Amino acid sequence: MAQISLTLPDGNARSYDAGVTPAAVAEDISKSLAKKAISATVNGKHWDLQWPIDQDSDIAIHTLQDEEQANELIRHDLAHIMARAVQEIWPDTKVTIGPVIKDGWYYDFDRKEPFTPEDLGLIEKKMKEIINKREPVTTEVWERARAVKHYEDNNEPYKVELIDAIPGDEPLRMYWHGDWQDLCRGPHLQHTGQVPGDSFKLMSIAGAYWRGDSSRQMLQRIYGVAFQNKEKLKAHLHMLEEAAKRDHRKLGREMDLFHMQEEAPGQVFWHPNGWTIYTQLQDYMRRKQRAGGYSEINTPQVVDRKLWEASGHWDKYQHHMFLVEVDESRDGENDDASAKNKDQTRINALKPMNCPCHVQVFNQGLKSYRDLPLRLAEFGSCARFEPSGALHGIMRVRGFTQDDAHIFCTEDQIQEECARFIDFLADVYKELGFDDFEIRFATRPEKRVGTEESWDYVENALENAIKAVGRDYVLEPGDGAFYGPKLDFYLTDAIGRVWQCGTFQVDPNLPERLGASYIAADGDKHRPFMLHRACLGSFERFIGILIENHEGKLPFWLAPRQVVVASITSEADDYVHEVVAELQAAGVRAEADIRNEKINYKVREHSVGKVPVILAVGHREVEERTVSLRRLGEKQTSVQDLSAVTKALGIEATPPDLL
RNA sequence: GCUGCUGUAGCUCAGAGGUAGAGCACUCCCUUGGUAAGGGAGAGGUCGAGAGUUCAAUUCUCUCCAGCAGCACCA
Repeated sequence: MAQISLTLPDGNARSYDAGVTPAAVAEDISKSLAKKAISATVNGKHWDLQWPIDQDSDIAIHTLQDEEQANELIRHDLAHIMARAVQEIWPDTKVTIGPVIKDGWYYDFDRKEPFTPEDLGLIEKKMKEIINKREPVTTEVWERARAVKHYEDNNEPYKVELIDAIPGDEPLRMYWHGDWQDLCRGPHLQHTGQVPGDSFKLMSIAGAYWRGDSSRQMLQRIYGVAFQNKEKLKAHLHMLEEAAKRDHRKLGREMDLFHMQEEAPGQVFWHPNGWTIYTQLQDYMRRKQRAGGYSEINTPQVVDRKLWEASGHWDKYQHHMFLVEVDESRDGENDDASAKNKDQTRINALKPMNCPCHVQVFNQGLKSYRDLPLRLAEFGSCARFEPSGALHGIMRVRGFTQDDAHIFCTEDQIQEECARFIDFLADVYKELGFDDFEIRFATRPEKRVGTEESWDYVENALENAIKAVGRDYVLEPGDGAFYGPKLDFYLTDAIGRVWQCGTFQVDPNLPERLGASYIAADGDKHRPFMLHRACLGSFERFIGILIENHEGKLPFWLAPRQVVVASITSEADDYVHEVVAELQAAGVRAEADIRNEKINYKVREHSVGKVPVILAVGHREVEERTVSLRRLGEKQTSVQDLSAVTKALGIEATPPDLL
């Protein structure tokens, strides 16, 4: 038999018969390793201990200590174990797929009866029994026809469909632990007992479409999380609790920022506190955009369908638009809505986006090449009839305002405008507390309009722009819009979640459809390009992100109530008002709290309310004209002169662009 | 939109076929207290909406609305 040489991570090579398995190699190294081993990496590929090796290779044997491999195998085998547990408890359940995902796995089942939260406990218990049986995992490669027949005989139609979808030349690997069988490419643990039985948890039940297709069967999905050990599971569950504390819906209520109610689903009722954040942010963006060479405009909300038909949105997005039927015969005088005259009814749509209106502004009057690039910005209030299931607090809403702008320019201005925008956006993100962001560059999709030359040119322009400002990007081939490539900008929040906020899209299509043109230097009419761009996306969503990122403890300049001045004794009330007045004169949003409560009570309440600074004043402060300053999240206080504090807080309250 | 769950006081939640309860918040009184809840009293609810079953429905059934989780969607 031919010999092969296997090189271990320490550089030592050993010689084996071809076809040796990692299990045998581990056994050869040491008995204890053989017992602890869970899998191997062979020439960079994750390898089952039972799979033969035919050629000279680098090999590393893994144990539960190797986090990446351990997590994958534990989660993977738990998916199978859970599927078996479910089928043992409810034998009529059909199995489908169960992949490993971040932090755990899921498995989709087809069963008539819905799973209940109590069922999760039952399943978990059964899973632990299976783990304790320590049954060996075995796999075999089967012929396709045999596997299909097997699943047909066992009434598992989803598996048959899966096999049909696997390319013909790939071997089908069958998996067993005990008598229970599944289709799976592996690799796997040696036996079920290698799964740490105390470091997984079933989390939730949810619906999911078969193969992700909303026209197909709805299955029941069970999610689980699993880790190498109990401590890591605990840490994960703790992290989930921490994330829940940041929920903007909860903080929005606690901080009295906004509310929503069923008469206006997906739309925000902003309260004074929340609207303060909103207007601060909007004022900030307005100043930045003005400085950045944009002209601010404002366009109508209710626009005749003709414009949407012309722009192409009617065809594609009609069902996602709020429509308004207007009976022109009423002419504002006839209050009887039932008297609607069909012939004179016009259909309007609430604008779901601003771009067609911006082209209308561009189209007024003749434009010269000297007017370009023309940067039109609007805090555009849009309405989209989002599917009910998509709504989520103020993050995904039906009524929102974008920090939108469209740049009309010539082809050879695209690169410059793109570079300019990236710098602009980087500056804004930095000032808003997000030092870093990722650029994803989406290029031409399969279905597209325009010539190859023009795609080449525009894609190059974007790529050169990114390079010109010295940034990296992630390429997303084929993800561009049908009319042009785009850049999306992602920022990472304090707990590692990634949010797409900014965007930059090149669009030669809409100017064409809506007949935009300018007179070029040659005296002829030309089509401008249109660049769609936004930094924050929508104010609603971005404020949601800010709230969650800061856990409600917003930067001072954005905090709705920046300072509360609290009296310790009612004899200090007059002084409290004096302090508040001075702070307000210095541009600080300050409030008085002279309620008949102890200072402990006031401190607690305003801490819970995320007020960044509490100034407490009692007899001493009144006499010395000082304040006792306490910052949110800190325990210690410091007594300082009123004038010094007023000055310092006045500076702190200044938006970053005005410092 | 789909699957499942939920909807009771401002908030968080308990409850039961015979028209409701707690804690916090709120109002008033006592207390003037030095940095995360001082004490007492009071007020507050067509139990998401509509229909059905029943002598009787907030409780059971159905429909609708909204919310939550996930899926699908996200110009």
